[in-house]
Amino acid sequence: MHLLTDIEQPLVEVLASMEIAGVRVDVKALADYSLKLTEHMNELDQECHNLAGQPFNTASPAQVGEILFDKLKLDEKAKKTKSGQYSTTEEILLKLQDRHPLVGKILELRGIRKLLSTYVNALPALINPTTGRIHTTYNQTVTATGRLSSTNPNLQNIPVRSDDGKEIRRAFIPATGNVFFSADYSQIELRLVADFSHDETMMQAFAHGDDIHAITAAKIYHQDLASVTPDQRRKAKTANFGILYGISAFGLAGRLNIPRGEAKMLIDGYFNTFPQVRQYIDRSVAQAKEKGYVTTLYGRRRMLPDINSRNAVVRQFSERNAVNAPIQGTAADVIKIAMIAIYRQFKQEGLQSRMILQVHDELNFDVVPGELEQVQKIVVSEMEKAYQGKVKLTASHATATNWLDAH
DNA sequence: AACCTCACG
DNA sequence: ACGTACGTGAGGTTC
Repeated sequence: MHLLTDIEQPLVEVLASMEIAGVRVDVKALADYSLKLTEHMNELDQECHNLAGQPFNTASPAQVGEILFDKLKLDEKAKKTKSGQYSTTEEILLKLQDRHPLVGKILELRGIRKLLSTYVNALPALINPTTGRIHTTYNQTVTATGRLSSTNPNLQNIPVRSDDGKEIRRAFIPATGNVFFSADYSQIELRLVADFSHDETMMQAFAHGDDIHAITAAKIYHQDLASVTPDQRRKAKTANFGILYGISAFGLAGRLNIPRGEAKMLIDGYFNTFPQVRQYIDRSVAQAKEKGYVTTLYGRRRMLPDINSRNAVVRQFSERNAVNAPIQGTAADVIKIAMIAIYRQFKQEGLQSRMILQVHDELNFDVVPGELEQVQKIVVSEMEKAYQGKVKLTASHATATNWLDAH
């Protein structure tokens, strides 16, 4: 069993080596994409002014709110933020999309502006002129759970979900002549829940190597796996994530956009299916209330001073933290153990390939082609060896010419 | 510097 | 009756 000190101290050197190695980006591709996106953004900006019947700053949430709610009256009881202005988040705008063509344009514009300002235009400026690469800083002492964070730039939130976002991730490339290798844990947090709770049903699902969200749906809805609909699977998947975050019927209902009653039935069905998961969650909260903190498998503590607060809102927030922190934190510990083992093994075998990026459950490498087989073997086996519980961890991997396609 | 919004796991 | 998913970092607006 590892001690926390066997992780944190050696990791300092590992992180330093990753920062020094850095990552290469295709500047030409980003520059071309910047031109294209900027043109599109300017068109959208003009269209927004036309649709609003007046010029306004589309980048100002306050002005967007005034146009949508004061001028166009799209929602009589529009939600306000705590500072008193209209809230215009993506979630709210999506629900108003059918009421006026301006709403969709604002959403489209915001998406493009975000990618341009935060990534496409910002990243080239952070290329080190000496190395020609981007060198992030990994912080080991920032998060409450034991995760790393990444700053200047943050390389743990590079876009991947939208089509435009994918183009940005595609611009992350290996050194000339090298290949990009990526490996990530499959469902690490849910697997830890299965192991911590010893829930028979969940452990079996993972042992069988099945689609965990589909299995969950089949059990909750009492159906055959084959007859699970995409919508049932989606709901089960959201419920699974909810468990990791300390679920509530209200929160789940909001996420799924379903009535609270249905959310409650979903949760009841979930805990009927996985009874030991509920017991595990209860144990986490009980431990927090008794000791004032919770711990990861390796002893990392999260202090929870508000766990016995008389203020229900404050207390329940702590209770969700009590559930989430051991799960998220143990996953963080596990990948750190793997990173140290991989670093040492690379060194021992004299490899020139480099570990360059960590994104919570994923590791990325700039690999000399002749070393690919060795790298693959070391990375996957050390990631899977890093945690030896009843439920095994698995790591999937891929090799490509860029970060996007290495998934 | 606070606030809002949104990118990721 | 209350307000509710967990963890981050960064850019733009506003004051």
